[in-house]
Amino acid sequence: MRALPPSFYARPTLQVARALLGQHLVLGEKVGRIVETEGYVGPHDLACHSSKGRTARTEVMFGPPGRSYVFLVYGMHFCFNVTTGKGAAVLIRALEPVANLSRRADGPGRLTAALGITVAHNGLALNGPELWLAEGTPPSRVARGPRIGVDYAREWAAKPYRYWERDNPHVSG
DNA sequence: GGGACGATGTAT
DNA sequence: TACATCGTCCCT
Repeated sequence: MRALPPSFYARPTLQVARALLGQHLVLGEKVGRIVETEGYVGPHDLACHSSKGRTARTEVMFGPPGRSYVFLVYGMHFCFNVTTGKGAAVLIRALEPVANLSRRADGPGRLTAALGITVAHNGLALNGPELWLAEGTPPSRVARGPRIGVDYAREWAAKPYRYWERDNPHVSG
């Protein structure tokens, strides 16, 4: 397996969200193929956490692209994101099992539970020895639509920033 | 100090 | 459709 180069992440967020489909997410011996993503494009995006300002939590999104942004949502579930710089990130929503995944990984919370990702992985560069992204296999057909669970974000809720591999059974919802 | 609110998932 | 459960944000 070959790691994605730093240049992969230094592109417009929606382009990265689309390009992440089919790539492999690796944590130790566990590997999943990304089949669903969502772009959170920056501080002007009312669905993006950075729209609340640059805080301790959102700081990693303002750092270099290609890092991990992990946060706790609803007091129970972790969400895993890939940063793209300038306050933006891509949420990884679902994986297709490739190796050593014994639990389903369709959905942001299930995905982190299946791999064992926690807030301890926040801020890590994604070419590290334990947690990294590898070249996978391109998606067959790509669909896009509105993001999930961001109805509070007014006109930003309807924007088609969610991408998935069409007809893949491991896509959430 | 305290209250409202989640980028969710499961049970009812 | 109800609700578990807690960090973050802002003081409405």
